[in-house]
Amino acid sequence: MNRQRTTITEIANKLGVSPSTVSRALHNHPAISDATKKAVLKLAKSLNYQPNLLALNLLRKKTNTIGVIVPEITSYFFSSIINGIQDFIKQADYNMVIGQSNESYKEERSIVDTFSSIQVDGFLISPSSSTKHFGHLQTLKENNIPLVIFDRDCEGVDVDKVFVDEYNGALQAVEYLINSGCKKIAHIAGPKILSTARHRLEGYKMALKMRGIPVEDQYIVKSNGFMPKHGINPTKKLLALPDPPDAIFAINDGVAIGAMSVIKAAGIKIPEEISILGFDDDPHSSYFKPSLSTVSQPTYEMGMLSARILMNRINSGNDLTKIRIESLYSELILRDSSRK
Amino acid sequence: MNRQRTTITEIANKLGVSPSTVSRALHNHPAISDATKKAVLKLAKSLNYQPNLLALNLLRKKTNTIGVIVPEITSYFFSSIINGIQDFIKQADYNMVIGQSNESYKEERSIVDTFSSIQVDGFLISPSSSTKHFGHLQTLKENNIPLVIFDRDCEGVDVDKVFVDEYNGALQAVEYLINSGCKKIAHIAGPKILSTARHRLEGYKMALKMRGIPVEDQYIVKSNGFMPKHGINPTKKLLALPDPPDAIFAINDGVAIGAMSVIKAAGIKIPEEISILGFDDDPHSSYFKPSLSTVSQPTYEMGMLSARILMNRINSGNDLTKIRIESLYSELILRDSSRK
DNA sequence: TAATTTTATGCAAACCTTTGCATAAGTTGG
DNA sequence: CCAACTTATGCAAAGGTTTGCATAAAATTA
Repeated sequence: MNRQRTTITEIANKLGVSPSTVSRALHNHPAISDATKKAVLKLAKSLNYQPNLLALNLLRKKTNTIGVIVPEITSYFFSSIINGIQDFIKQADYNMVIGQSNESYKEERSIVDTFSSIQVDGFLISPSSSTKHFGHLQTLKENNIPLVIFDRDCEGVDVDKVFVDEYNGALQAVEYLINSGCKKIAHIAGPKILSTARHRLEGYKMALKMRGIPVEDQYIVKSNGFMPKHGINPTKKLLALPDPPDAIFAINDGVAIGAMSVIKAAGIKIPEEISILGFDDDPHSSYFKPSLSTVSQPTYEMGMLSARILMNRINSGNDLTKIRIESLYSELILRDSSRK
Repeated sequence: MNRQRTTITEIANKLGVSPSTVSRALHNHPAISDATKKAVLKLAKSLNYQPNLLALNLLRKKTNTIGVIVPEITSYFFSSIINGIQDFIKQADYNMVIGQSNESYKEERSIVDTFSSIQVDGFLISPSSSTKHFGHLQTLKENNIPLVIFDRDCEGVDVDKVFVDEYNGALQAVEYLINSGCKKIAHIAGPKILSTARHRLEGYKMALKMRGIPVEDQYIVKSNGFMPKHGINPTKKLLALPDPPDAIFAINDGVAIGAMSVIKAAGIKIPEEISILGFDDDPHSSYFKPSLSTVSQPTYEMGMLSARILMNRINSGNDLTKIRIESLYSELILRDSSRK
């Protein structure tokens, strides 16, 4: 019952020719007679022949497949990066396999191993927030398997990297808050282990310093994630301060939305009493009431650029003396959750 | 410079044994002496040997990989289905490749071809909204490649299918609106070609009929997509009616959110003057003001179940006389956008 | 017509791994 | 000490495809 996939040998046997002839006919080799070519193409079509890439890839030692590893796939942030990657590699006839580390170092390691086994031609990795050791990435480098790290940095791993300049994004955002008259600006920070969270925090601090505003520990609280629910407790903590802030710069839009819900529930007016600023420009953010001011990151472009750099590596000698570190610009998007 | 991946033959040569011995040593075959086994394992580890699955898969005619095709990946709806799939197949040591059709029939076809070529063991497909011909799916069936269709139906393709009972979900939702006192209930419908949109529309109509409320064409308007922006125009159309509705049942949460923004901008009170009900229970929905009432779909479970059924097919004879059609329950989630 | 060139096809190796069968060496029992 | 058995290893085929080289047949030239 189990009908096998049609193979070249099968076509060859049915036509009484050799597999080589069939292969050449299918690839328009000049040394094949028109009659044979025609017969082969016809039979191939009627049997719905599809080349077995497993065999070809084994022969070529190349799979035209890249491995993409992200912390999670359900956020718009990462899924739109993936869109950028896909649109770039599609035109080069590449495929990708996607792995989710779920912010777990162990899973990340295991996905790297799996993808290595299926012989991907290269990796595009945004490391998990619990990844502190980079042995698995170093191994890729040692084995000369192209790797591009994006969005989140791994210091000490010398490979191509693509980031967004989040430091300046945060700096400009907080500067804007200061210019609009806010004096007590709080920050809901992300996990310190993430370079992105650190850079946003640094940008926040620098903006304050530049204006001579003291950086106060009470105004820096930590969130344990990036969803609205993770913004709840940090915000409650801020509101409970003897001198609560008049602006909150949140690590991302999800957390900002959680913050807004707490603030509105407390009967505090946004932005009159407290300005809110997010990060990432989630597509939902403009539909909240008030609509959320935020810093937009070029996610799609980051995916495109990372893929482009990886493909370059794959198609060149992978000369690791020339490492590219790219930084993309973010953009401040002003809506109604921040004062003018 | 290009260091090759370590192979079994390489290890064999370095140790002066045959590849077979190395293979057996690595797999703990009983007929290998402890000394050899130890030496092989040690060298394999130090060379960071990773089996070449390409070769193995070619031999086994099995890749332990399934192909998943969804219309898009950026929505929470599909990405959480993918999560369910991944969590199920992970424990069976399977991988997946993900393709996005972007609601394009042509892309869908091409992804099916690509995935067939890389010899996936089975398919999990939620067809694009422009897929009217199912030849590519029939071909899979004819070639005896296991296929499970989920979320969106393809009538006439007799394979395993997993859906959510959206008809009853919609029915209950609209019944609730009626019970809460709404008399003029509108529906922002999705593209008719989608079984899911049709079923929701039918559920809406049936609920009205069951209560003797006439189904009026003016209250059924069409949206061109599932994002907030796609809810704008349909809602404006409804508000411009001589007798505007007192409730809107939207095809999904995205559209409902767009609807809410139009209604609030018009100074109309939700839910006092107009109740709003969505579909899908997007994680953002509870954070809107008012929080959005909606119908929750068990997306993660749908992914899990689809994967489970597919794996069963793959690991059994794929007896197509026993087709499974599964239907999962949705759940009405009441929040503040609908009257009590 | 014989020699040469052109045209069309086949053979076999390679890619890497697993596994049934064969075989060599070593061990046991009579 | 030889037969029978055990233990450890090797050989070769298989999986599907491509491609350099060889070769057979056909066409051209002298």
